[in-house]
Order: sequence, then structure tokens, then C-alpha cells
Amino acid sequence: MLELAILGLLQEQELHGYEIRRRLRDELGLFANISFGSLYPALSRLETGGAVVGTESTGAVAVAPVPASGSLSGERASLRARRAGAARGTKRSRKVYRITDSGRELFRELLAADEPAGTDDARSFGLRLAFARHLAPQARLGLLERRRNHLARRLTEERARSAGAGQLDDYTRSLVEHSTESTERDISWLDRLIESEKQKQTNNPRSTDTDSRPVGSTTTTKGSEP
Amino acid sequence: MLELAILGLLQEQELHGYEIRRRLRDELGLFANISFGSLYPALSRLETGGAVVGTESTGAVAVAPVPASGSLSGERASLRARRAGAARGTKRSRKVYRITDSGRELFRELLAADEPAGTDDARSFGLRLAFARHLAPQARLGLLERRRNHLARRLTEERARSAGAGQLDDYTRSLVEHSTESTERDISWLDRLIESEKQKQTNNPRSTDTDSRPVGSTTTTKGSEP
DNA sequence: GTCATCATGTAAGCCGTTACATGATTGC
DNA sequence: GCAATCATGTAACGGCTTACATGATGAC
Repeated sequence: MLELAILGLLQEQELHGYEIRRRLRDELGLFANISFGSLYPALSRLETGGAVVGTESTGAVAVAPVPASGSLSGERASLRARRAGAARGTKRSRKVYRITDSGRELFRELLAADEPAGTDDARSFGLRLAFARHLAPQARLGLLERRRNHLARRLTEERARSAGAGQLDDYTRSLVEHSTESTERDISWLDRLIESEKQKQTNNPRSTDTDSRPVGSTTTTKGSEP
Repeated sequence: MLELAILGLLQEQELHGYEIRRRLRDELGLFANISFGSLYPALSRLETGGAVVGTESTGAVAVAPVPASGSLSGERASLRARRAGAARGTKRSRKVYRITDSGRELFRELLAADEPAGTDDARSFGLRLAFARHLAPQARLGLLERRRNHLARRLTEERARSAGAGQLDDYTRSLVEHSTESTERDISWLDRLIESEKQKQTNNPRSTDTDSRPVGSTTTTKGSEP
């Protein structure tokens, strides 16, 4: 799952490990505080597998596309470090990773696939949604609908629990009820997303996507060539 | 964490592995489908550690405290198996576990402690809340307040993200916004719980608890949690 | 000169998963 | 007789964590 996140960030530009972590934390919010003990090995695996190439770099590196004028968000610590301007290039040793063609392919596969459970449901979905712009419209819709259905099944279970919850104590009951409500809200959020997605597709039957070459042929698995 | 859940269930009555799993799934909802590959080793560990004793049993076992008349919830498969009456005693081989004194002590420790992170936040809190009746009133309040504070910090982060989310794409933005709203709702849910908890304690300064010997002398455990 | 931040990695461990292996009992 | 459910376990692996080890740079 972490691999997917990394490849997703590297779609747009090359980055080094430390910066990848920063973006995962500050921009996505997923992998709130991914540990280096997890991140660096993941990068190594990806490099070994040929999905990315890392180059030892001491030069200036592309910087976050901040509007350069109004830095209103947090990161007070970083402000000083960045005031120099476009590049914060120091001669510190870093390893900058760039995604390869085979890496882009892997990204598509990971993004389209249902991750082998055991992984956190919500996080996995959130990650895919964050990169949904790289999916073809109908695959995007599929992602949303699968999630919706999953939550609908969960809701059924939760309601059954509520029904037989006569002898549950106050705390457990409150917990169960709150879970149910959360699931309901998640479902209606998804319903709104699905609705707006369908609208988009009818208004603009082709190329609604941001990506140059989106992916995902969930319905008629055919064109995913190398 | 699973150990805590097991010990919690064994507080009330002795149970065998298969039944523990059923209750975790059908009653608590946490550990939705805990695998046997996880459950049985956990029971073994607990037995080795002296927290529970398991006895190979072929006789009748105490059954879920169902009102015996109106079985309205799911479990259609189990209905037939139980129609016999009070006991579904078969001669099947099972190992029934009973909690020991040292097990009860362990339960208290686990329930009071902040679990070493890496474990799922929400699940861990949910589990503790489900067994909150075994906590002393002030420890219960502490649990709720720590959770509230934790979520409040998260909300701050999320709002910062939203603020700097000008250049995020629609999907990511929707995700971030929905997360923020969810956190807000979680916080006000906790506020209600905290409120009602305080009320209880002023109305009934002593022995609000269900448990015979509740636990937790964590009076001034404010700003911990890394 | 010392502290915070930037930067990369390794090793050990935790807590769960699936897959595999085995067998008794009940319902139809 | 055969499938579903009940019942217990082992082995291998997945994906993350903390703790440890190392070092450069910049701010005060």
C-alpha cells in the first residue's frame, strides 16, 4: 500500500525519501506519520524491482508548488528554510527517486486492484481516491461503487447488532450507535461523489480525466497493454 | 489488543475459542472477523502466562444470555442449533477457558494502559470503551478525555491541510473535507459522553460502576500521548 | 557549541493475515 | 452420503512500528 502512495507522489515529480514522507503527512494526511523504517525499505524494494531509479544527488531539487507568496498554512519551521526562493538546494546528501515506465505500469496495477485484505480498509480506499484522477472515468466510478457497497454491507451488520443490543451496556451501545451513524454518513458522502461522477460522465462522455493516459478497464478487461 | 478483548469477554463467563470469535463479531463488531490463526495462539499465550486456564470439555456450556423468547437478531444458522433450550451441549471436543485472578489483573493493566502505538487508534479506543464499565469512574473519564484531546489535535492538522489545499484536486479535497467532518462529529460525540459521565459522577459520587472492583487511579493523566 | 531539522538506513518485534491440516456433528 | 457448521490448531508471510546507528547543515 505504501508502494502505491510513493508511486503516486512520484507521478508528478521526482522526490527523495524525506520529502515523500513530508508530503504524505502534510498533504495527504494518510500515513499520518509513516516511519522511516518503513519508507526507506519500500523505496529500496521499488528500486530493486525497477519501478523507480534513485540518483545520489547533492544539487537543488524541485520544490513544492507553493504559490510563493501567501504561505498561510502551518510548517513554521520550514518557512525559514525556504525563504531563499525557488530552490532550497543544499549540498546535503540525498537520494532522489524518479519513476520509470515500468513503475507507472505498476502504479496502475496497484491502483486498479483490490488490495489483499488485512490492510486497513478506509486507508486503502482513501489512498486510491486521492489518486483517482489517474483512473479512467468508469474505473473511478467502480472504485466509488465498490466502496459504497462494502459500507452498505457493513451497515446491515451494524444494524443487526443494534437490534440485538438490548442487553448491551451504555458504553457499548453508544459505540455501536455512533459507528452506525458514521457508516451512514460515509455512505451518503459516497452517494454524492457517485452522483457528481455520473454527471461528469454524461456531460463529458470522453476525457474527463486530468491524466494524459488514464487507466482501468474494470468492465471489459481488454486494453491494458504494456 | 486481542488479549484485552479476550480477557474482557471472559470476565463474565467462561468460553471456548470459537464462541469468543462469534461474540467479537456479532456483539462487539470490533475485530469484525478475527482469524483463528490469530485467536488460538493468543489463547495459548494467555494460558501459558497463567491469565486463563483451559479445560478440555465435552459437556454442556453456558449459553449466551439471550432472553430465551424473542430472538429477533440475525444468526439464522444458529437458531436451529439452539432451539433445544438452555444448553446446546454436544460431545464435541472444545477447550473452555476461564479467567484467573492474575488474568483479571492483567485485564486491568491492559485496559488502563495506553497501548503502544502501531495498533489502530480507533479500534483500540473502541475496545476500551466497550469494557469501560470495568473502569473506575475517573479512569473512564480519563479515557474519554484522552481520546477527545487526541482527536482535537488531529482536527487541527486536518484544518491546516484544508487551508493549504488550494491546489489539491477535487477527489483529494473531498476526502480531506470529509475526514475533517468525521473528526468533528467524533469529537462532539465524545463531548456528549464526557458530559453524561460527569453528570453521573456528580449525582452519584461513589460506585457508579457495574464492576465489583473497578480500576484506574489515573487522576492527573493529562498531556501524555506522543 | 549545542540544538533542531534534514537525511538515510538497519534490526528486531508486534499484531494481524491467509493458507494449510484435521476432524467431529448435524441436517437433509 | 454429503455439505455446512463447529472446533482447534500450525506455518508462512505482510505491513507496519520502535529502537538503534550515523552524519551533515543551519540557527542562535
